[in-house]
Amino acid sequence: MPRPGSDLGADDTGCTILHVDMDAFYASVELRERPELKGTPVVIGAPGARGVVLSATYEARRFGVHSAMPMTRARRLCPQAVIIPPSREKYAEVSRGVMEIFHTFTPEVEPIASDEAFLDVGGARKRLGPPAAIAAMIREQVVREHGITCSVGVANSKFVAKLASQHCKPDGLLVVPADRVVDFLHPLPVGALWGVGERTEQSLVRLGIRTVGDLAGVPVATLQRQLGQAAGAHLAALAWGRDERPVTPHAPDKSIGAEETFATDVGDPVKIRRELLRLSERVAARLREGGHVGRTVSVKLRRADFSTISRSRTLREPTDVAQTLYATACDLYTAAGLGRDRLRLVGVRVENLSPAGEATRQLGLGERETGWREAEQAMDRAARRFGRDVVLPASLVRPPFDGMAP
DNA sequence: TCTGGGGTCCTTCATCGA
DNA sequence: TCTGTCGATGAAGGACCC
Repeated sequence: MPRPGSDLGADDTGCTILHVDMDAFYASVELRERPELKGTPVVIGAPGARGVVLSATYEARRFGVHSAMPMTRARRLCPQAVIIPPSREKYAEVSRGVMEIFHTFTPEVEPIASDEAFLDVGGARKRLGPPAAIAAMIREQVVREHGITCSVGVANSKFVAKLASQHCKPDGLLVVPADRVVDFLHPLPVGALWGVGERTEQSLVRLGIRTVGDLAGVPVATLQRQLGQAAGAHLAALAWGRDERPVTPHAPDKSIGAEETFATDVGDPVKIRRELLRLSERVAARLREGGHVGRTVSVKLRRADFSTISRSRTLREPTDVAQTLYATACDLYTAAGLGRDRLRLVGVRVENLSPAGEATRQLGLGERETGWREAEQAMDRAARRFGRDVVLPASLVRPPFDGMAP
């Protein structure tokens, strides 16, 4: 098997899919500004009580710290780590720059997160050379222009390219030749497969399936019985390296939502409704910004014990109006019958999206336009000009001092 | 130990109309 | 007219990803 960093000579015939993944992305961006922290454990995450780790340097990972871990635990595992609160705007800016680099190599770029993307470089061969050479150029350009490293997997399918980039991290490049895919896959633990999380891995291990090779030897019907029709068939195909999914540059949004965890659990329905309003405003603004309207409104309510319920309703007309989202979200919250149950998180999401331009607004007989959309569009304009939160619903305005009604 | 926020996709169950 | 079936759709929940 080719070794990371030493495989430029490997046979990349037919391997037109690249998976590019930034190494410890948020942490690397922060370290550009604080080079004195290079080589030390650094953790990116909200320092408050209820945060999780968003990114950690490889030095911090050596202590067992990893992303999505509660910050309290990360601090216990690595008390000497420097904690840096996240600056999402900064990361988004670097992400845009990196994606622009990808687009100079091929238009076939499918971003899957702010720090990773699939590229199909099949059409760039004549102009730029073989895929492995293109991967090397991308890595070099990202370091030169942004001062951060990335790892690239090169293969004949998306999921093998992704596994390859994980395999050669950090700062590596790995080509998996088409005729070596099975050799590469079968020794890997089954949890390495995309789509096998903690739960699925547990149920596979109960069946004695520990590696991808074990998985490949199990009849599809058995996997489908255990994991469901779709997941069973999908994993059986992946175990033999079969993955026909193309790189799709312009996948339309399917839903837009916002959620918030309270600093401390909240049981007061008035406060919960106020949060639903804030979230509805945020979601509606994003719908309008993206030119979407949506028909299905759902709320997510997580109790103090972490049990989560969701309720949804499909409207007669799609909307991008916060007041409509808010009214629906409140109805759903009330209908859930939680009374004064303490909640740690509430969320509002809109699904069934369609382009705003295609939506037809049908007024019922005798119904009059409420004018909320126009009011909210005016709020959008004010926000663009003077900043967010310059215009707010009265109930979201903080009182000037304690005890004063808003 | 104590679990963010933004998403996608899948499964199961209920309902409704043909 | 009644009953059973089937597909579409909606709702709820769960697993997973970064």
